[in-house]
Amino acid sequence: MIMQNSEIAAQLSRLADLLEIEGANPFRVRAYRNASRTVANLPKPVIDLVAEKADLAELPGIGADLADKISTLANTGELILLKEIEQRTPALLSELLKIEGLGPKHVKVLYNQLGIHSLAELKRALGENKICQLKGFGKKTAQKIQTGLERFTARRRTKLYDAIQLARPLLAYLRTAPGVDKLEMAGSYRRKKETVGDLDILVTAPNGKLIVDHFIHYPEISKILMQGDTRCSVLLHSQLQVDLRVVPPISYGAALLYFTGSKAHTISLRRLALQKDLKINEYGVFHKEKRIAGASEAEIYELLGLTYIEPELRELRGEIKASRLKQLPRLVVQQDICGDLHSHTNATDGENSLEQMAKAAINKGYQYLAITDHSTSLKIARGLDTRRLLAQLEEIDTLNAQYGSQFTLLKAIEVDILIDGSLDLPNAILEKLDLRVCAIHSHFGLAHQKQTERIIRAMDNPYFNILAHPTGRLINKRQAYAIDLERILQAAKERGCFLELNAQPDRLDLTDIHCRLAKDIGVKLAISTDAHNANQLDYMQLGVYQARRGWLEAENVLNTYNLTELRKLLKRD
DNA sequence: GCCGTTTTCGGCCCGACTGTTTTCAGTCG
Repeated sequence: MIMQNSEIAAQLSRLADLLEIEGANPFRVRAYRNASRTVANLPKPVIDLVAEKADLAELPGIGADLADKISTLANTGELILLKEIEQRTPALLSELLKIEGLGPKHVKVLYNQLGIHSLAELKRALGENKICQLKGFGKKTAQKIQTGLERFTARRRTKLYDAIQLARPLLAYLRTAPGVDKLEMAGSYRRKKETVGDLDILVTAPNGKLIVDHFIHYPEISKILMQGDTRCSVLLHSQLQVDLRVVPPISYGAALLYFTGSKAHTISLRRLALQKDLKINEYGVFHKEKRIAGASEAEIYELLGLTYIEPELRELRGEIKASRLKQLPRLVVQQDICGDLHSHTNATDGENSLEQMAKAAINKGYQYLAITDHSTSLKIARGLDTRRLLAQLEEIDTLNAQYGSQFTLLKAIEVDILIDGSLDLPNAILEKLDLRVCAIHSHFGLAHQKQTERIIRAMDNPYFNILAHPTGRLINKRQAYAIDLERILQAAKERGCFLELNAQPDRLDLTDIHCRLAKDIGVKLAISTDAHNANQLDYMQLGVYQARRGWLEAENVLNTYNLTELRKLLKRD
């Protein structure tokens, strides 16, 4: 049985969990965890790499042994070592490790003393008061496990956009705490990851206790999880956890670096420091006992012989090496964006008129906005047929005549890709448009190869320009449909087509890894908001964040080009 | 289990907080 990368990563992670519970060498455990992360971050299926005879041992943190295990998993879906361990240690124990406050040592005791090897049994044991009687556990620990268990069942990562909405008022509140100097979001929020597990807030102030005391009175807090003089963790009513840390101003850079992560990135930096006989912690960089840096991130990177690495890149995906070689990308920024290539009006399922959408785009300083209402077959959105589309085109002409050369509404459509790969409107009308955004809105369940070929067949149509929301995934709601994205990117490159990076908060489709794959293959992406009202044009920022995580530079993004250049790029020969 | 501009063996990031302890192990980030 062939195994997908995500499944291979899950198996390796479970192996690490079970080894850890058994008390194996912690560095061996870490090796499996690192390998799991590396596989999960691969842009291509392992099985393809194996077929190409690529040497997996060249991947960072993967040696001969793990390379062999990974390719075995990819090919057979099974691993002898894992089977052996599971005979001694039930596989479900790795589930218990996911509960906050419950680590490998305690899981081992629970299993050995009480025979607990599932969440259900844990719950029962808690109810029967058995856990607090174990040696080394006590009442508080049992309570902590109870809370962790309750949170585990309700837990979900928070979408970045939602996290931003929750963070804003909290930051404004904290700003008023006594003695606050600098105040910054850290963690995956600062790295602009598409979802965040919690909020990490870094504050510099002379007296941490005063900040913590102020923090815990924030009205949205439902529970204080932990409280010290320099750290504090709470749960908001929204169930989002917030971790606050306070350090002295002189440690700002070191603390920001550390709390921003990712964990793998900071560990690599610390190892680099050790090679230079330096020690990095969240308070600074030290040579022996002497602090030699720490006030800014930039000076720490410089000390390590690195150029500054943007937070979005800190995922240990080659950024440290690229930094050393001075080959980091110059990441795209919001100011590079010249327009939006995917938007809707109240002609279909949007909320605002053509004119209102245009006005909002002009206010953002855009040169162009593509109006891409839905096509006929999307009945639920009152999709446009040829007649209604023609009427819209006339309306656009009238408006464009008013705007002059500073701004242009582009005549466009979000046309459905039908099940056979044909487009939902006749070429006779598609040819009258400035561009065509093509999308799948039906038959999500087609098999891998069929779905891929459906899209590539659509690209064969000379009026195909941009593949909208290419994988169809909805964060926390719907899996991506089964496609071979690398093949699709190759096909797009050969045909002069583009893919979209849809910036809707619950789409962010493509992922960061796929953005980077597109860049590597040489396909430009359109960062598009798919706005259904004028306010949603602001989602562009989310798309830019995601693009930056995918190492994209302005030249890799279709809508950073001015109107003349854009028209040239859209022309297919 | 990985890795090497001192190393193919002996290292592997580092500190805060908590609870159950009488000095520290476990967990987290």
